[in-house]
Parts: sequence; structure tokens; C-alpha cells
Amino acid sequence: MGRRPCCDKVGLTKGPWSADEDMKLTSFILTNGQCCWRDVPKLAGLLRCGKSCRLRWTNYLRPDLKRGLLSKHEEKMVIDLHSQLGNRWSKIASHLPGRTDNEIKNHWNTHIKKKLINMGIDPVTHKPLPQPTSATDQSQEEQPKNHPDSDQETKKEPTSSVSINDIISEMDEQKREAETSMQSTLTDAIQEEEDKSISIPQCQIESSSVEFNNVFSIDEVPMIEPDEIFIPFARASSTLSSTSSSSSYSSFDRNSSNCNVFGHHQEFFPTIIHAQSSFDHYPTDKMNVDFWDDDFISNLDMLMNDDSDRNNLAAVIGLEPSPAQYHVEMVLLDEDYSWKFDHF
DNA sequence: AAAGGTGTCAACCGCGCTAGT
DNA sequence: TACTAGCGCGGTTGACACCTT
Repeated sequence: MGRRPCCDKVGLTKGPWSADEDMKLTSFILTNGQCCWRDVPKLAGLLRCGKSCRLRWTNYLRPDLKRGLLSKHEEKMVIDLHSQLGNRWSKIASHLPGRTDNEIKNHWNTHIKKKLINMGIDPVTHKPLPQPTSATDQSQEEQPKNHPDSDQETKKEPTSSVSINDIISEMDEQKREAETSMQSTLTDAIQEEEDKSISIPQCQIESSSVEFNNVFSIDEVPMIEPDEIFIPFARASSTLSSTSSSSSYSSFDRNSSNCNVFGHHQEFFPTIIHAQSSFDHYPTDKMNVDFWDDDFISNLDMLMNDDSDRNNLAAVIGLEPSPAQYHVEMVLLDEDYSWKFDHF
């Protein structure tokens, strides 16, 4: 037996809300606060059911809502939270002030899901797809969800570094040839850069034990605290990776939110960004500063998408501007999944 | 310029959970 | 304990905008 309808639908308006309805509802809520939703339409003079009023208010009229597309760091948070919480959109939304569950759900279904699939990552499990280009993989998202449910949400399935390696090594195989050709030129540029001392206040500059090999395991990547995020400028060459532990690391000025990726150290690519992003230890208010600053993200985006920057970069290191030679990937790793950005 | 296809997102639907009686 | 009412959630739909041919 189905549940009784929340209200008598006879004579009630459905569909898009008019400006007049919005105004009535808004002024009512602002004057009286949120009370019993069933009574709201009656008291506000609306021919809507209470449920519709609640939805309209929470998803659209609430004054604290952010409008517009999710920023990159919000998107990243959504992905990370989804890997931990599954399709619990309201839980995810609670970590993103000003965003609604509906908005996040829509964004997930229309944007993020496709991105992940294109990256060869299963949007349900957040693990690499077995055969990323196979058409049959598309159907995987139709499979029953295997997210941890509520009593399991803190449990994490161990990520298989081998499967991640499979994907990455496959990609690396493709870029190895191109990288080889630029290796000798890069060596000179890198040596020159290593002679410089990069010192930026408040920036976490440290050597990394991570080896940026063609194939790397996330097990080899040390977890760091969010406030210790650094940007290692690994060379776009596997054979140069062994020098990364002694190389300089560029980073960005946390106070000014200026990223120095392009300002002074264009010789190097940001290859790996690694952050422990357990939100249990990473309160939302911290997400608005430091690493996830929009300026920083947009600068990275510029590097990854702007041909002129690539060409400038090529000029600096004395190469012909050919995107194929700079097949650089930016990988963000988490305990549960790896997230590959576009590589150019 | 028009038609068809695709993407986006606000809104709806129905179920589950919880509090009250 | 059983039932009801209300709310919140996730899944789905449909209208509109935009894109492609």
C-alpha cells in the first residue's frame, strides 16, 4: 500500500514557480520562519503543497544559497565525499555551505560522472575501470550501488595500487617515447633550476620520498596533512624522476593566494598533487583557504588548458611547442581513489 | 534557418525514518 | 505496540536552452 499523498493535490499548482509565488513564500518564511510546511502554503496564500514549498525554499529561495556552477574545489570535495558517503547527497551538501543536495546531485549526474568515466574511473566505486574505453563499462554505472551504507560508511575498501598502476603505466607507456626525446634538454633546464634556491614564506617546501616513476604506487606516497600540501614539480620524464627527491619544489603564497606555478618556475610541471583529504579532519571552513583557493585552482587549470602557457613553457625549456611532448598528468590521490585530471 | 539531438536543472514522486499519540 | 503525520532523501521526469547537422 502506497503512502498517502502529503497533501490534497486537487486545485494545487504544479510545475515552475512564478515570481509572485516566490515572493509570497520568501516573505512568509522571512517573516515567520520555517514552521510546519503543511501549513505554509495556506498561511502564505499559495496554491502549492507544503512539500513543494519546502523544496522551493531549500533548493532555490534560501538566501544563503550560492548560485552558479560548483567551483573546482567544491567539485573535488564532492568527489571525495562521494567516495566516502555514496549517493547521500544531503550529507555531501552539508559539507558545502550554500549548496543543496539537489544541486550537487544534478552536478554529479551531468558533469562529474562523465569526467570520472572519461578518466577511466568508476563513478560508483571510485576505482579504475577495468577497461576504460570499453563500451560495456558504461553500463557499470547502472549496476547496483556498492557504496558503503550508513553503518559502513567509515569503512574504506583498500585501494588497489596495482589497478591504479595498471592505468597509469598504460598512459605512461604512451608518453614515454615523447618524453625520451625531450629528456636531454630537460636535464639541463632542471639542473639549472635545482641550483636555484626556492624559498617562499609559509610554504611547505620539502623533499619527497615519492619517486615519480612511470609506474608508481600510492602506497609509496606518504600521506600528509592538508596544511602540508605541497606541489612537487616532477619532471615530465620518467628517467628524471630519480632526481625529484632532491629537487626544489615550487609552491604558492598562502597569504596572497598567488600561485607561483607560472610566476617564477615555469620550467617545471606540477605533476602530482597529493593531499590527504579526509574531511573528518578537514573542516569545511578550511577548504576555503590555502590549497583550494580558487586562484590556485584556476591557475592550474590555465596551465593545463592554455595553449599559450604550454608554448611559453616550451620556449623556456627550448622545445618546440608540441602538446604531445608534454603529456603531463595531474593526479590527485586519496586513500580511496585516484583522480586524474585532464592531461594534455 | 530549421530540425533534431543533447545537456542542464528545477521540480516532482514515492519511499524510509522518526516523532507523536 | 501499532498507527499516523510530517519531513527529508534519492531517483526520476520534463521543460527549456544550447548545440550540431
